[in-house]
Amino acid sequence: MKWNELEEEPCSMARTIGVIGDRWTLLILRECFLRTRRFEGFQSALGITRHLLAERLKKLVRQGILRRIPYQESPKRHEYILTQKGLDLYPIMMAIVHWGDTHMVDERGRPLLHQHRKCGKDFDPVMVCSECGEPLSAKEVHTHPGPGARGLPERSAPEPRKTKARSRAA
Amino acid sequence: MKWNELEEEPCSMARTIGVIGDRWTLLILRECFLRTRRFEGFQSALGITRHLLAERLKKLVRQGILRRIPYQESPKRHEYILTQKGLDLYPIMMAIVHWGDTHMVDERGRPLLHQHRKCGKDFDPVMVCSECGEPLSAKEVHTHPGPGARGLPERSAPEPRKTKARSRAA
DNA sequence: CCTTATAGTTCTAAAATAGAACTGTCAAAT
DNA sequence: ATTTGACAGTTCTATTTTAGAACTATAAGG
Repeated sequence: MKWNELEEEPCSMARTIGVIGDRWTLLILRECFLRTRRFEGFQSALGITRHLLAERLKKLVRQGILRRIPYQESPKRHEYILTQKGLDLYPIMMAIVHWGDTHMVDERGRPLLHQHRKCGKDFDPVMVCSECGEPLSAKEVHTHPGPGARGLPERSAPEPRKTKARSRAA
Repeated sequence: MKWNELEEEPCSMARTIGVIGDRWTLLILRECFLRTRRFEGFQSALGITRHLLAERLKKLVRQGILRRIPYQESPKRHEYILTQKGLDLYPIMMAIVHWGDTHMVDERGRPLLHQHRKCGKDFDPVMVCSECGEPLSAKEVHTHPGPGARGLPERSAPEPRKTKARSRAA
């Protein structure tokens, strides 16, 4: 598969993965949310090769996730800052961090804590239903085709295990 | 960088990215949440090469995200199903889908809708603070080192722009 | 015996990445 | 006036990953 085809698939997840779904891009975005703005800043924080960094930044700008803004003339210099589209990636970042905090920490505990300015407390992110406010889990959600579904197979139901009655009782 | 080093970095996001942060793995996990369980199912749904699929599945099993369970003897056959650790990835998946629904759909609209069984309505996922229940946005969150931070630079504050008073007024 | 279904493994060519060096512009220091 | 250093890239080759296709193995069914 050519990865740029992903962006045209009739699946919001595939499209999103086509844009931000590789290791370096995700790490670059982490840096953005930690307030890194400049080429050298990204490079030294991540150890990414300069070549790839330049390419990834270009792509993120093309996608409207970062904006390239001049911060000085003479040697023209720019910094990369998140657009609203980019800021909207925050729930993805938080979800990733939270899963890591839950399943990937060593004995020492979490490397980073998050404090909510509004209420002043260290918090965990919780994903809830926009309609009823209840926390969400995979099993309580049923997916069905929307207006943009073209030829998407109805896959919501757990395909009743078509083992063709073959073995099963072997 | 060797990508398996990622899993040891003192950053929950880097560790998580080391496990699930590549295109194929994310797409495989999408399939898992859509109830795909078998090798051929993944392969035909995704068009991934059999070689890579075998490798990624092995890695996901090693990481405890999928469990490999026999569903018939004789020709031994297994299916891959999400563990609790895997199910816990749901908020990440939903956050990715939701961003795509918001920023990557064409005129036709969303390919897939999500219905919350509890309340019966089609919903969007919303990320809220576990402490006060308010929706979260990047700007309202302050990060600070936790117990597992080793040598992590304090990076919460937006480094006051050390342009060394150089040009600025050029 | 031949075909099909399933779940892989193996092979080579093509693409992506790593790692290091190089370019160009300007500011500040010598 | 020349050198040094910061910044933001670009270019190059060697290595690693991935794609694409073919091959293996087991057993069921006709």
